[in-house]
Amino acid sequence: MEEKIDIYFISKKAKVSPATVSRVFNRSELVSEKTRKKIQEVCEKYDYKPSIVASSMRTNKTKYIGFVIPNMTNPFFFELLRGAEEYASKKDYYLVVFNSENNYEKELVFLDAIFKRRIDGIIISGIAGGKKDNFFTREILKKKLPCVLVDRYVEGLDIPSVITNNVKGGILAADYLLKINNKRIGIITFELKIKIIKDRYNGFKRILEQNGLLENFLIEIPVDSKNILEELARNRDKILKSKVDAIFCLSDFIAIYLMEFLRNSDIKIPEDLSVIGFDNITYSQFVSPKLTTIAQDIYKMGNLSCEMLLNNISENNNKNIKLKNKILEPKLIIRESCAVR
Amino acid sequence: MEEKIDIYFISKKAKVSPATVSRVFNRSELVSEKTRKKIQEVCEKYDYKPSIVASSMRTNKTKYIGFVIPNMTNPFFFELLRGAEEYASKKDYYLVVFNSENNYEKELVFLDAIFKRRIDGIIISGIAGGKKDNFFTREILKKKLPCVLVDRYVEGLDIPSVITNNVKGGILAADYLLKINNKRIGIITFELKIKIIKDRYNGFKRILEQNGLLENFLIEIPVDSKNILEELARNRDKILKSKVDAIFCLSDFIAIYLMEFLRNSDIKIPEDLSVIGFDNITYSQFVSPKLTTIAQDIYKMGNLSCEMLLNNISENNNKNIKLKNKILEPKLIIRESCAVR
DNA sequence: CTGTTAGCGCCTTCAC
DNA sequence: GTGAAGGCGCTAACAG
Repeated sequence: MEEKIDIYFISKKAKVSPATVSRVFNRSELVSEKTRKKIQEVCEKYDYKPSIVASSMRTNKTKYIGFVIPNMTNPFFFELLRGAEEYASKKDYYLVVFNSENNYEKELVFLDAIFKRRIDGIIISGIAGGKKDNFFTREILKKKLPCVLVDRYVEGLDIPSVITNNVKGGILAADYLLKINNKRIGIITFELKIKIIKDRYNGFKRILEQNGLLENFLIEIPVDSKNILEELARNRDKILKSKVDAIFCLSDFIAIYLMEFLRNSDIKIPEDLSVIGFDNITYSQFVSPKLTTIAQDIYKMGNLSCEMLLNNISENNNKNIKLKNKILEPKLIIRESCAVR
Repeated sequence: MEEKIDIYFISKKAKVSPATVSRVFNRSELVSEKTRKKIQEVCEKYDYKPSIVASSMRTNKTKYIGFVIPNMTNPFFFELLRGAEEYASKKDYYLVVFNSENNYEKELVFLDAIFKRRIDGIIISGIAGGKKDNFFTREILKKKLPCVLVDRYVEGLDIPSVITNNVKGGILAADYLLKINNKRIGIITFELKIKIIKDRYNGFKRILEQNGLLENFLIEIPVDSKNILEELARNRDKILKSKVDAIFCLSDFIAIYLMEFLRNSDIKIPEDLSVIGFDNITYSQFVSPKLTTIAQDIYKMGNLSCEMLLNNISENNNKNIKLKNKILEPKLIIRESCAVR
């Protein structure tokens, strides 16, 4: 029978108490250099790795952060995840992935898994929410699980979030289109119940309004992110007959599908029709024509969300500092998909 | 002082023993329906969620799987992750993300984190490996941590893997180019030390050889996945002067950068130059011209890798069935980036 | 600076 | 079908 290598084993070999061994890993400043070195040598020799599982029992900290994704098909979320992971792993926290694919049932399962696992906090980059509005976030709040929203926010709920100024993003898009004299406007929308999406829409529309061009707002096509191409095809006539100059897409993901659709329909971008997107995902620069878009700093949003969450987790102990939201600035990226008229 | 809600609390309220409560969650077939219902009601009432952390201590199972990614910039890995997550979460396992960005130091840190966290197994979609070749995998083997490689394999080591037949993929690419009479050939390579990449290369080259066209293998440009565009630019003259008909890229990720580079250099695809890729990532269909490529079923690879890992984890107990590798078939996807000459 | 001790919340025997 | 009890590996509190 092999002897198990735990903290007692190490403490015996090093001729110290288990508490001292523990201190070496947690509060090593309390241990004299001499004994610390000795203990480290013994640990090395037996390849001892203290169990975080066991320490979680005592400390009530698992060093895990949940990362909830609504749709792993959109690389936008991968970039968000990348930003968060990079910050977390630096601090010895690691991310657990929960991909709901916008499925409410799955979210309920995740909620259960998250609580059972005693995860220290979660970052939410999108939830379906289901019939009961915001059930997910309400549960999180009820249980006082530290939480940060990225690229999402919920009004009236006390959950910090990291977002881009989406209203301003919409404004930038509209301003630009008008400036280059694209005045017959269409828009492809999706999930307008999501506030950040609605904000883009509102910002955009506001500019048309201010310029008395609301009657030039000719088509508005809602799309479901699962069957974008089909829904565009269903609206083919509407799009072709509208004779719009430009179409604003509420995300690059959708813009790229729209470009594909237009190409298949022999409509030339930007000669026949300008397209402008939102997000600036990596691939927007690779489609052709290169997509003009409103950029968010996606990586930074992910990174910041994790930073905020970890700050909250540690501040929870001396509940003093109030969480703040972070709002990043959007930026117009002019590439090739919009024409001056 | 709030009473803590643990298994004892529930057992008292339900007037049963803690053992019975535990059984309801784990081996509920051993509990009579009547007591089970009663216990469930009490759990519901107090919103009790048994701690997986505590159960991990007893069972030595954390229900976590590590997912090691070499590069979160390539959406290929997101698709792999998606496939694995989907399988895992169905079985109440969850994935912990370790993104090394091909950094050997980070991998060492991860190795430590993985062992300390007593994660049940890991899926590796790529590692740097560092100076000591395969240090990472050797450590994993030494500690007998269940492990599966996806889109990677290591010869001579007893680690199961899920891959596509990459040699065959290379063959398909070469066959196709020759068939459409593209006979002056170039290739953009990267990380040839990775076996699956080298296999693609070898399969491709073998066909040229068999057709006595090896002297038509005109340029071979190695590229570092971090600065693809710059490295292509550095080789601009070489590419332009070679007058090749077609370039084979060992991944779509690279092919897309190459297309971008060629576009910037006013070389028309496919009229002046055919491009063929490998992987069939989502965006290959959105670039224009649409990329002709050798497809791997990425999602399925991720899914399968997780299935294999979980099978191994449970079979470990009654160490009987030997792990097998899975080799999926590649498929030529003809789109628009290769011209008949 | 170091040691002793008592749990953290659960599950697995082993009884009954 | 159910209960009693010990222990998984660690750390916090207290004592020295």
